[in-house]
Amino acid sequence: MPAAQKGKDDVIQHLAGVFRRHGYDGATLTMLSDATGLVKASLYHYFPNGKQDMARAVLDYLGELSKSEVLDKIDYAGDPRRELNALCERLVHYFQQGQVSCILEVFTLGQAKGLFQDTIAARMSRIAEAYARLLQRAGIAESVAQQRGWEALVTIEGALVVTRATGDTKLFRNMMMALPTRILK
Amino acid sequence: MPAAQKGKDDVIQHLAGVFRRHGYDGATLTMLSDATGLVKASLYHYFPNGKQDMARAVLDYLGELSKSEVLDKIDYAGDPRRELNALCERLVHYFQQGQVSCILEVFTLGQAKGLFQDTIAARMSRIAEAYARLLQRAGIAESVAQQRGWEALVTIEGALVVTRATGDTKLFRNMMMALPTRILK
DNA sequence: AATTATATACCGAACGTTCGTTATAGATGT
DNA sequence: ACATCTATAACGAACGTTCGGTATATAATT
Repeated sequence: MPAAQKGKDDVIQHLAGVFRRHGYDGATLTMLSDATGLVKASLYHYFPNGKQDMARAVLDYLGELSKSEVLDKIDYAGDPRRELNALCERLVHYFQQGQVSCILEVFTLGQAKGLFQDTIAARMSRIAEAYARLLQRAGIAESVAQQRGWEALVTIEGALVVTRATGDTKLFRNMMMALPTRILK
Repeated sequence: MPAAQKGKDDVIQHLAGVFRRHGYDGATLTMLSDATGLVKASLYHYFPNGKQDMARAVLDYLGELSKSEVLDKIDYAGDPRRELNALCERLVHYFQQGQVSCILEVFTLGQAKGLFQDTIAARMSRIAEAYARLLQRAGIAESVAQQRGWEALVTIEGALVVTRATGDTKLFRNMMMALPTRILK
């Protein structure tokens, strides 16, 4: 075995911070190097295809994280209204009151769009479906539930954008807390 | 007089297209040159401070355009419900069914955030206020109307993000058409 | 148990390219 | 003549990337 590794997840977390604030094109190797404490050459040891690999790793990592921290915690057998509230509360925590951006949004600009658009569209569908499934369990018709699922996603993404623009984390909290009642009726 | 100017608004429109698709950091002088048909030296004739000036011009231009095409067309003396519908229809047209991004969103990432955040926050407030004013005229209490104004903005920005990610322009249309009834009750 | 080989972790220095920017000279129209 | 605009070419800096190398720790061989 080699010298103890720095922990790839640690590295990826720091990469994620840079990509989320600056986007794909705006994130430079120098920033990524500074954020991780690894010189550029070392980054290429972890990510042989460079910046593209790092972005992919961040996308996958945050996909897994949001899955385990948010989506997979949904109990579809439980009370739908309670689950919906819990889901939104977890989102507030996951997005740190709206202080961090959604990588799916950020990676739909510039070069990243061409690289990741399939992954991003698929992940968004999955989120909308999770909400829709919960709404159906609450007695809402399938077609309506599906539309409301997308509405929920729209609200999340929009709240993140507006919060990033204004710095008002209370807005994000309020918007997330109000989301369940809004899409339920 | 010199060779007839290309029409600065024409130039700015093409610049806007690049910035909206690639963001500030992702937009390169080469792209901006190709899009406008002006060589770099000519761009620096129109915009002495370079990229930053171009972005500022785009921000101002789209600010004026959205004002004249959307916000200033609101008739606060007319029927609030009708005005709300008309407002949302104009948004669908202004954003070309969601096929173009909101510059306010795009310029909150990377270098642009530091450059334009005050302008952006102020403009977002103005949009939220326009909705709030209309809702008050429809008989909704001020504090509720203000919150719903922000909710409208959140929906617009979110719908633009999700549409950009999925390519589904129908989603943007539907979301905008449903917006008035949603914030009215 | 000591030696050799191998694989991983990491880095310094440089690569060629493109970035945003600028200087200079030449068109072009009044 | 003059102001306006464009063409060419180059600038230093920063870009993403690559190469050659060291250090360390296990695995294999003796």
